[in-house]
Parts: sequence; C-alpha cells; structure tokens
Amino acid sequence: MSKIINVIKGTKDILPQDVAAWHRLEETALEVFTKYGYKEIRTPIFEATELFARGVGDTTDIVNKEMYTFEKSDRSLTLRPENTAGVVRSFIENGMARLSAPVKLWYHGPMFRYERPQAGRQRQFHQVGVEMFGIKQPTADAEVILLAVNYLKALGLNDLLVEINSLGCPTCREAYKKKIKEVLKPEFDNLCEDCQNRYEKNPLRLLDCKVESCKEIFEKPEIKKVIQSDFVCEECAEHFRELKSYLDKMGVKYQENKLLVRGLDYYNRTVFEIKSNNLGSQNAVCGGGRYDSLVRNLGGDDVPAVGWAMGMERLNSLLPAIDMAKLDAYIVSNDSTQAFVLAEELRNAGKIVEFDLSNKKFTKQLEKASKSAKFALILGEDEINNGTVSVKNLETSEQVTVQRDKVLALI
RNA sequence: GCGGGUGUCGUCAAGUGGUUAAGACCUCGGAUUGUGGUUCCGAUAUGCAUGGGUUCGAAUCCCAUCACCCGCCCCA
Repeated sequence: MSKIINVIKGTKDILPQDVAAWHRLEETALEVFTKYGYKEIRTPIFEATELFARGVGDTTDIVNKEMYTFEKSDRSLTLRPENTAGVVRSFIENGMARLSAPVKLWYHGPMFRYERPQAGRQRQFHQVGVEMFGIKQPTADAEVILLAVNYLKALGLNDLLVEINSLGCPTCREAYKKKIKEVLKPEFDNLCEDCQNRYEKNPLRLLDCKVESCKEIFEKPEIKKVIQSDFVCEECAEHFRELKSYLDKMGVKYQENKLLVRGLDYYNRTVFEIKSNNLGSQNAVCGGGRYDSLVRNLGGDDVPAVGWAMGMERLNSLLPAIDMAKLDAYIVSNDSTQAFVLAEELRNAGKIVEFDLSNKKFTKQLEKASKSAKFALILGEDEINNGTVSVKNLETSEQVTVQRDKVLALI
C-alpha cells in the first residue's frame, strides 16, 4: 500500500452519520428566515483579495494574517474568510440598491481562515448568516437580533446570552478614541505588546484585551471612567435606546457590554454577540452588527446595512446528535430480479428500501435487515410462486404473509 | 506567532526493557441450505506515528521529525 493522504490540518470530513445535523441547521434556517422575508444567496467561495482588504479592513487579524491567498493569471485571489464582503459585492454588482428596500439576504457555506485549530475553531468552517440592506432605523437592528434569537430557539437553544453595545458613528467614535488614547498615554509602556500596536491602529480594540495586566489598567478609576463614559452622540444614543426598547417589547433578554467591540473594522452603532457557556474558550455562537459605510466603501451607493453570522460547527456542538435514519424495509431474497422489482416499486412510493446485492445466505440477509431496517420483506420461492411477500416487523418479530400489492400499506 | 499534551488494529484500549503485542467493539466467516436482533466458535497488527540511537534484547529508555488535540491570541 502506498502512503495515505490525510485531510488538511484544520479541516474536517462531514461524515454520513453527521450530515443529518447539518441538514437540521440548513432546513431550520430556510424555514425561519423565509418567514421574515429573507432570500437565500450563494456567492463564490473565492473573491478578489482586494475585496476583503477593503471590506473586512486591513487592520484586522483576519486580513493581516489569516487569509488563504493565491495568485492565478496575475490576479490575487482569496478564499473567503467571511461572507459579508462577498454579499455586499454581489449586492452592488447586481444593482440591488435599486430594489425596494429592505433587501434581506441569507447564506450558509464554508469559510476559510488560517488560524491555529482548537476546540470550536477550524481552518475551514461553516457559517450561516443574514444581511439586511437599506434600513437605517433601529427596527432593522432589532429584527436581525430577533431573527437570530428565534433561529436559535427553533433549534432548541433557549438559554444563550445576548450581548449588545453601540460603537457610535464615525464622528463620535473618533472623539472617544482620542479620549481613550489620552487617558492611556501614561500607561502605554505597561500595556501588552498587542495593545501597544492597537493603540495607534484601532484603540477601540484595546478594550477587549484578555491580558490580566491590561485588564487591571482598564480597571483603574480614572481610566474606567473614560471607558465607561457615554461617548456616543445624541443621535446614536437615541438609535441605541430605540433598539433596546424593541428588544424589551419582543421579550429578547440581553446584556449591555461596553467592552464588546468586535474584530471587524466595518461596524458602526449596533454590535452584538450571542454566547454560550458550553463551548470552551471559543464561546461566541453569533456575532454581528450594523455596517452603514461598507456598501459605499466597496464602491456602491450610500446604503445602510446590518447583519450577523453564526458558526455552524459551534451550533452543532451545542445540539444533540441525530441518529441516522433506518431503512423502511430490507428485502430478503435470493432472486435478485424479483428483489429489484419490489424495491423499485416501494422506492417509487417514497420508501427507503435496500436489498442484498451479493447473494448472501438467507440468515446473513436477515441479520443485515435487523441491523438496518424496520421491516424485513421476505421474498423467497414460496412467496414468488404465490405472488406474496412475508412482512416481518423486526422490532416485534411479528410476521404476516400478504399479497404483493398490500405490502406498501404495512410498512 | 507563543505555551502545554498525546500518538499501540477501522474504533476504544492493556502493556512502563525479556520469548508468539491482552481485551472489547465493529467487520467477515461458521454453528444454522427459509427466520435476525441473544448465544457459541473462528478470522483479522511480522508490528506499536516516522527516522535514528542506547542495549544481548525496545511499544517501553534517549534524540530528532511529523501528525493530532488543548490553551493564549483572534473570532463564528
């Protein structure tokens, strides 16, 4: 035997016994999202590298060190690390800004990030997500959050923690960034290396640093005061208040988290995450927010938007496994032709049916039937001569012999 | 990029220097040429991630490499 070839690190086969769980996620998504008027969209899994550099943001870790990028015909292409940029690209390219707003889209599929794999984190992973275009009012933010919560509920996940925050608009956020930099300046040398880098590039990202020494610095009263100050302008504050009021009325439980920043550059105003305590350290199931300037930044009109994505592997790890479906019937016969004919009749009537293709002994066939099917349909010499079938219920062991055309009614 | 851990059959595993590498499950065959799921018997690793080394002798000790897992970071 020659050397076997393994799956690539950070990728996984989804095996037959796991597929039912994935269908559950996809079918529930279709069902729930359709009720809210969302239409599915499927975009390519690779795009121009520039789309992600401009879309996701070139200060993000995703763009800086996690993209699978390759050259082909002098073009730089990248396997999508997330799908918002791709959907926005398609929105612009297909003139969807001219459709009657809102334009509501959903998607699911594989994403690729070159990260160190660990629990809840793969290099090829799958996301399901929604994007809503054209509505600047907080009704849109409320609807997508409600949609996320109801999707999780439909899957049977009720007790997850919803966290929300407002990042303000570019104007008020600039002022806030400036204040944070000012108050942290004396502590600059005490910050961790990463935070020192973030200090210039994206000071907001300092706030969710996990390093203890940094957390301590942020706990200092004079610094905490600035961090927790309500920096958002009145317009943004009103937007956020309205959102919370909708969530309250819809019975969505949430916590405000001032430190919730999110790692992608395109967000403004509303950001949110949904977390679970049962996922180990990669505890976010859902992340999203509002991105009012992304469409314009990618060359489209000034169209506000809001959306989120969920990690499907993480969802599955929170949900109970699904057993593989049993066959409705397994035909036990040594007459392959007769078995073929009966199997096809039943399959055409919608039943899941198999029979032995290798002419095994009767007992072996029955053994196989008992392991894989609800009923054994015995089609031996006697039955064939009489135009009958013996139908054996493999759970109760009850067996009856009936005319062939009565079989369907019994299984 | 930085830490920690683990690699023995398809799967789970015993074995911690001494002859032929336990056992269980799965799979396959037989007991049983038309009655299974219970039972009984049998088959299945010339090899212990890979490559070196130490030794009379290595799955076991040493070194290197590889793979996977977990944590940090980041994110879904």
